[in-house]
Amino acid sequence: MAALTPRAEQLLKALIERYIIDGEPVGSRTLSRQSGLELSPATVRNVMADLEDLGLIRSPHTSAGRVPTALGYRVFVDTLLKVRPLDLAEIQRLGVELVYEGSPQQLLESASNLLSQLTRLAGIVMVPRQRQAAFRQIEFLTLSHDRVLVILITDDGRVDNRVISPDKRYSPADLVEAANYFNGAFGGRTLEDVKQALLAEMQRDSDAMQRAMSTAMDMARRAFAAGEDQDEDDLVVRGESNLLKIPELGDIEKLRNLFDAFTTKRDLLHLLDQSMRAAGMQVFIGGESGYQSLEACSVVTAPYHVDGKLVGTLGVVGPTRMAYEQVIPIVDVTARLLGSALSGEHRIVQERS
Amino acid sequence: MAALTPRAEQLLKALIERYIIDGEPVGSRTLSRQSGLELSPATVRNVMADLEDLGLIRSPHTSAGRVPTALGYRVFVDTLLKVRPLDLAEIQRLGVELVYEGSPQQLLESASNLLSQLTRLAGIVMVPRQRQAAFRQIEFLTLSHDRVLVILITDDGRVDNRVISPDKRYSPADLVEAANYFNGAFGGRTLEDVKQALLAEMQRDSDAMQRAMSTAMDMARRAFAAGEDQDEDDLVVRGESNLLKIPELGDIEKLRNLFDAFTTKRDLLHLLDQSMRAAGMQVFIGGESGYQSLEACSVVTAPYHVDGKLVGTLGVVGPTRMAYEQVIPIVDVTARLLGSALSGEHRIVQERS
DNA sequence: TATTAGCACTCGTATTGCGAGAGTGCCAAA
DNA sequence: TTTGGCACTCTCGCAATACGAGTGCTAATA
Repeated sequence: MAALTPRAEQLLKALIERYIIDGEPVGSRTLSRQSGLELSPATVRNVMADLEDLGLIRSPHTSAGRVPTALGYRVFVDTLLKVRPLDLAEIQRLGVELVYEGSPQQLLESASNLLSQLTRLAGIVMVPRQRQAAFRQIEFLTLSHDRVLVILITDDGRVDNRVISPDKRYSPADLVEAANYFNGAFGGRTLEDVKQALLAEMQRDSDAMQRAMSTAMDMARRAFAAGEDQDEDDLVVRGESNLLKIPELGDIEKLRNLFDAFTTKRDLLHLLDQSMRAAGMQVFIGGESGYQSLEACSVVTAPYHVDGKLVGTLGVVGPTRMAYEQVIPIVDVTARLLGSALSGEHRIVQERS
Repeated sequence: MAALTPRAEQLLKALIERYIIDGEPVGSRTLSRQSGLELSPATVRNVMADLEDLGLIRSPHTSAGRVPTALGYRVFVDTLLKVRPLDLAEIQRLGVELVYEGSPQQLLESASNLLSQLTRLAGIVMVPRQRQAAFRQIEFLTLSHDRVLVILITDDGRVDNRVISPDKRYSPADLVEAANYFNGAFGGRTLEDVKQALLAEMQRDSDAMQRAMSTAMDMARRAFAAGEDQDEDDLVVRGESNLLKIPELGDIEKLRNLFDAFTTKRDLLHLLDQSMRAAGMQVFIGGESGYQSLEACSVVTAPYHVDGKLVGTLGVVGPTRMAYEQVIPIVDVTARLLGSALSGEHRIVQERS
């Protein structure tokens, strides 16, 4: 009942490692042979009974071996697991997979792909949350008589484009003028700032809308409003299909929930959001995350930084029974590489050596 | 052996309809009761034997009923099926789901979502191929000392952004000048044109690169080159998870191939490309499409038009045993609605009434 | 000649029973 | 505290069986 003896710990470790390898309940005989300890199966059985009392392992049925519980994995990951960081050559090899070519979005996709290929699980990458990103430039382009394309560019290279439908008709000249004014007035300030300024402007006086610059204000207000609800694409998921061949997830119903979560993205985003606050690698095991759809899964996450600032997290989703020992360093390194690529510097290898 | 008698046709139709409903082999007794014809099971059996000889149906084993073959479905879809177009109210109801708000990309996603929700299958929407789209504007923005963000805007409202790494360093002023020159020189011409012009320019004389405008040329050349290999995002797939609960696709291996096809997108794009040439609705049944991964599936496609010009196709992917009668009109209408939304006109309802 | 009833036959599915194997828990001995 | 021994439990796989659905064929019928 009390704390784990070192011997019990070692056996738990051996059991979980074994179980992770071949996914079958581990019996006392197997364990006694490869635990490294010189113990008879009978002794191992006694210890296993203790571990079961502690809620760390359980038996699927009477005459099967034991399998780890979520709590067991927790202890394993937190205190028993020694992750060996990848060596330099390895990191460099991965580095070339993540070069900044093409659009920023493509880079995120590469990262997600990389995660999924290396771990053979599903990779998830959150789109950078740069609330403090500086506004750089806005462009208005007439698409048709009642639709205007707005292109919003931030300092970090992100480009948002939206179509809005203003009530009034504006001439192209109006729009150019509006853009110029707006770029001059707000260039360099953070998006948050700009939003606040727009809000203040709106509340000041509706008559003010009649002034010369009202076009700019009207357009900008609409453009920023249109951007509010774009959580949709804040997450890049790749390699979902890897999860199909995992025996634990053979239950179609579970798989469906999981895939729905990948499409909806809401739950996963919450989880990543949450793990961003924790600032550091995190492992959510089984139902710990609190999301129904992730019941049978574990999620390993790591935050990534751009120019020293925390901007997002990435990770992988897989079955509870995954090779944490390998997955954790991979997620870790990918986060560093992505941050590095987004920062435009390629110094990561030197930094860590 | 000869052509189908009307009676045989009717029985085939009844059999397939029945099979589509509950997915189980249909026996002679069942069929004799609900074919509408007053025939004894024995007679039905005779006809079924004929149909089997013709390769339209087959029995999974001796003592099961019959199921349609791919060829059977083909005949069914081509000559027996009467699709009832959706009524106006229905169309209008769908119309509001596809309003052009937010980015063009979001509109395509809505369409794909709509398809998948209405059919409970996977929706696929090809990104418009507007080779003849006119070049409108290009912008160069410095991201860091060696990376430049290029934003390319076409007349139809598409915005491409890419990051390139030029060999030389250009000052921001250089880049502004380059963009201005380029916009002036090429604005309004089609992308194809612009590409050709760039190619010609390059081949003319390398010394020309030293002229005043070489910056523009260098940048543009790189930008267009970077855009070459972006097939990746030419397809929007939604609702894949609907396919998980379909019993025919219970085979994990098949599912995996299918989901890989959704991620790779290459095969599906080829198929849609192909169906674009045919100009009209198309149904690919089972292996007809020629792609291994779609072996167990059917694909229903319809082209869509923007301002009268054919620019892409969309459709759904589902099991061979799908409710064609309902799926076909849904795909049809969605294609019209998407085209209409992209064209910026909302006249579709009137047009078809 | 086309249709139908009857019947023997085939084949997949579900059920049952049984034995083998794996693993446990507990007790008594070391 | 550890270990060997032993009875017990439970799953899994296999074979045997019965059942039911559906067919194909033949002969009778309209």
